[in-house]
Amino acid sequence: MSGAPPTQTAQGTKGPRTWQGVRAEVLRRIRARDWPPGTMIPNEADLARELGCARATVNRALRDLAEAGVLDRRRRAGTRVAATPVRRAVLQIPVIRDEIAAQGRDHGYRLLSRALAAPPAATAAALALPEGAQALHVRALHFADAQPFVLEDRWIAPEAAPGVLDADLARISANEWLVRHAPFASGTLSFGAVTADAGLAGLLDCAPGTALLRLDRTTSDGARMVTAAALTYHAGYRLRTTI
Amino acid sequence: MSGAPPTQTAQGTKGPRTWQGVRAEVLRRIRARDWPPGTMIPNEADLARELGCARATVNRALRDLAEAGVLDRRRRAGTRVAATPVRRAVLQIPVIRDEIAAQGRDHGYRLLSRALAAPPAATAAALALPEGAQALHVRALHFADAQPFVLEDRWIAPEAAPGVLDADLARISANEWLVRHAPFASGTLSFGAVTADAGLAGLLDCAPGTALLRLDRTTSDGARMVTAAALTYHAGYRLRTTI
DNA sequence: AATGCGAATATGTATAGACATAACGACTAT
DNA sequence: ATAGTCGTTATGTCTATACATATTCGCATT
Repeated sequence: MSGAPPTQTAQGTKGPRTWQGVRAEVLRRIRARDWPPGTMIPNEADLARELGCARATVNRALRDLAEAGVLDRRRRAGTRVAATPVRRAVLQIPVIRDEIAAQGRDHGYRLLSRALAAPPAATAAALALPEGAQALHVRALHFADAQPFVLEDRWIAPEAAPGVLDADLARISANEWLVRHAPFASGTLSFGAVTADAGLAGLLDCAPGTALLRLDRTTSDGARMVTAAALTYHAGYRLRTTI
Repeated sequence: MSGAPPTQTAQGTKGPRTWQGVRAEVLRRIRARDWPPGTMIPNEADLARELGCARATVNRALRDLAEAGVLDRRRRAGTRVAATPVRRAVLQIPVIRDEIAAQGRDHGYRLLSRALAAPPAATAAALALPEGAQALHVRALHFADAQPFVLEDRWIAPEAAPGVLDADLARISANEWLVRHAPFASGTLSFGAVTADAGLAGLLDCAPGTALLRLDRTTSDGARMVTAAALTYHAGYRLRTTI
């Protein structure tokens, strides 16, 4: 339910004086419609008194539920059950090699092309590059047990990733190099579907016209844009998560 | 950076004695490669002493970074910078009506079919229905400003959603009815791409063969499976998030 | 060497108390 | 009426302290 699976335990297994217990009790009341959507719930101090625990414990529980989108909290205004429950699902975005290894399959990798070039306008804008500036363009294919898994098409701003021009991207994927050398960047992510043209179909070993999942990602190190990548997955690939 | 946008503030704007300040400082050291991936970082007590704050404050900051996938924490073993950074992206899954309204467009809705029937084997399994049991099958189309937005194809287990058989699903979408009457359920979510066949193309107003994003969702109220839904979005739809 | 056990240790969590901060609402001055 | 002020209130956060719990490590025993 929360955005933090690591702290998640089976609901109700914890005593009521733990924050997980308080969370379970509040969630129970919401699901039992004691507190229907839109309702104001008692304030932290009252709940703490009622449940026989400290206010900080109630705060921890309610904060967790608010992060999950179950509650709306505002200072002074109090806490209410979300009327329009925008649920939050946490996607795990692993390094491609790790994702494949986690399935118990062998990761293979082939660099298709590597060149300095002026990116298309949309990419240049995404990387905040000046007019006519060049960037490193890398195309590579990742394999799982010799089957094509995902096509990586990436532009990298060289000044924002010092050393990348000297990296041996035939041996280590740009995905992995960046993770090691510019870790923990922030950015945007978007999903869509694309139709395989002849080129894509050949690379990903599917029929032309097949629908493929595509993930576009931009990455910034907090100050500068580092890279913009398009990942096109093999036919049938599904991205899974729990809510 | 973290999985909890609500608690997010501009990094570095908070003083160093707040948990956000501690988080910013730790993140700075990681990005500056003072603490490269895999490194053990000082324990909470030492960090608290160094930064001049209480251990609880450091704990709050490090817990947040662990939830974001930046740190790995284990009791007794200590805290280390994640070697293989599995980043967590938070997807916001709004009610369809709200998603369209948030774009400033008008939400339209048309019920295509509604019938009690025995679901296909895969769906029956997903809903944990006994052999041959019937479920409510609803197909409906959502519009944004009269343009087809998403096709909702849903099976609902009637015993798990009391009252649904009497609901006027021509007026209120099953999506919304469920949100109101069985709120805050948990479940699974998966994304994929599908090719528009003639039927889909007609409904979603695109050419046959177009690649479409599809979201499959199962929902449980904690005890029983309530519904399994497939949402097929219009051509060009993109699901966006930040990381 | 392998095994089992207990001590040490880092994180996880609960608590009481305090102050910070945002925002609602009433009251006041224009 | 309207705008500004200020007290009240609920959440947000920090602190110090204590105890819980999971692991790891070293030591002793087999």
